[in-house]
Amino acid sequence: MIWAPLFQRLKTTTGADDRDLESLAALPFTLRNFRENQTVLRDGEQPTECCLIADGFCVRSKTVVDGRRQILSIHIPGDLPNLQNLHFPSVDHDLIALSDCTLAFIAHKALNDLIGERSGVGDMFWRDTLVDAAVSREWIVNVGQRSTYVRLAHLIVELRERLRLIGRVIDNTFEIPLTQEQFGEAMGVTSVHTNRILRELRIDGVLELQRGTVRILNEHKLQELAQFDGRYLQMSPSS
Amino acid sequence: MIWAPLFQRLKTTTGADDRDLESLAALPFTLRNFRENQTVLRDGEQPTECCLIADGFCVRSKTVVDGRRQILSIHIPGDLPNLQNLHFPSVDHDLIALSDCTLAFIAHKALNDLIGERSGVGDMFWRDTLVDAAVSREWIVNVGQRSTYVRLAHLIVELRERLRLIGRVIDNTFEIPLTQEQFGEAMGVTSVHTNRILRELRIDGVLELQRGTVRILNEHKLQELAQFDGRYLQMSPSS
DNA sequence: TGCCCTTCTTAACATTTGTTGCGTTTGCCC
DNA sequence: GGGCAAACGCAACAAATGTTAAGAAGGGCA
Repeated sequence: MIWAPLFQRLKTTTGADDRDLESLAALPFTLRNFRENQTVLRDGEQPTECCLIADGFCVRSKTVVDGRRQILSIHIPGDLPNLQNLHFPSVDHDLIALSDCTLAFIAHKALNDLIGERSGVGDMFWRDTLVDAAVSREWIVNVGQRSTYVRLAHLIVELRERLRLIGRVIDNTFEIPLTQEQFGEAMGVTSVHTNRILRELRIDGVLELQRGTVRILNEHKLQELAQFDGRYLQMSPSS
Repeated sequence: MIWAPLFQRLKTTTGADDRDLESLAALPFTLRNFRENQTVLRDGEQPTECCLIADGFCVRSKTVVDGRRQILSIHIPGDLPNLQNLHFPSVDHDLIALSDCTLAFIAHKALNDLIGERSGVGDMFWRDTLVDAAVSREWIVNVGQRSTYVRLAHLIVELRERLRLIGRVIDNTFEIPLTQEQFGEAMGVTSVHTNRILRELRIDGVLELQRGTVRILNEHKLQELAQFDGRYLQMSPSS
């Protein structure tokens, strides 16, 4: 059931109406598989569908002139990484599959028709893009102000909270299938430096990363380090 | 007429419907003045109104535990910096007046009622928050991947394009009333380093910054440096 | 005018991060 | 099982950026 992670998230962040969700689930979609490193959407493209990540991980990224690449966001099952194309024809970044992925494509027309009928669906989607924006703002803080050591801890806690919501965290262990180079691209540092910082985190007994599997070694130390304030994820309906 | 810059922007980015704009202009609002450095919204607050910047500059910012501050976005007349509170009760950052400011506050209720009546207004606002999100993503790239020298050039070109749209650029000169420390906070570097980079830009004959007034010395050099691709601002309706 | 505060400016030095290079490990495919 | 490519690990050195400190310049106000 491809809708489960999205519905889980929408219910948590917005207390979604069940009939709105049912109407969403009734929409036609096309499943497409992507392989690791395959480009889903290219900068400048004008998609006519929105995609829902049914399985796997994707990232948004931008490449600057000298070839350096910045990862803008990490997307997990249940995410709708190009909802903005309901309003703007072109994507202004790349969307790339990090792992083998299954994506459900839903036509803009079908979505727009549904939004026209049920304004609650439009509100849910608007909220979803607002959370996406809040995550981007937190990333600006992460890259701009936190030391690489803390930055990596914060990034990993953010991902853990989002993965926990869709049931992907077991025994303090979870998958974030990025290479060290890709973690570096998310943090604005090189792979060499990412390696240095990971070593420190391992030696300090905070956490361990092995080929995309994160294991928390000391929850208390991690919390103290990351100083994670998850309000921006809007995971508790009261916020 | 407080609506002019907003309408100018909405027309350019979305080809707004005139009747939607008229209905907006008919909404009741309260004008409030803020002084330089005064906090408009504090992290955690639950505003019941959205604000429109009628005059002056504001910034969103977040402060991390060790006291360092990151500026998340710079807002100019015509911006609606807390539109997201139509959907989420709390702000997750501070909103601070950089200069003496005049803000128009519009009640959420009035806005929501209007959106209920005229879905085009809701669409415009949704689009506006999407552009805001696109700007945040570009800032992640700026802070993460560009050298401080290029980063400052890029930031200034972005602001120039946005200011130009509302008629605030004259003869390659315009106001961005940030101190060097605040420019640093927007770029994730210290004021000392900002000063170093500004000196280089001045010596290289690219641009000059004096107490918040920017003067472009060599447009060609600036363009070549910043490699500014303004598509993310959605200023041409065709994008 | 003179005082005071903020901002700007610069230098010397410390720390972080990037660059280059190379050896090791891992996973995949024949 | 052997070979290959990608990812990991690490060290030496270079470059960018932070820290600290101090003086200069500017603006507001008595």
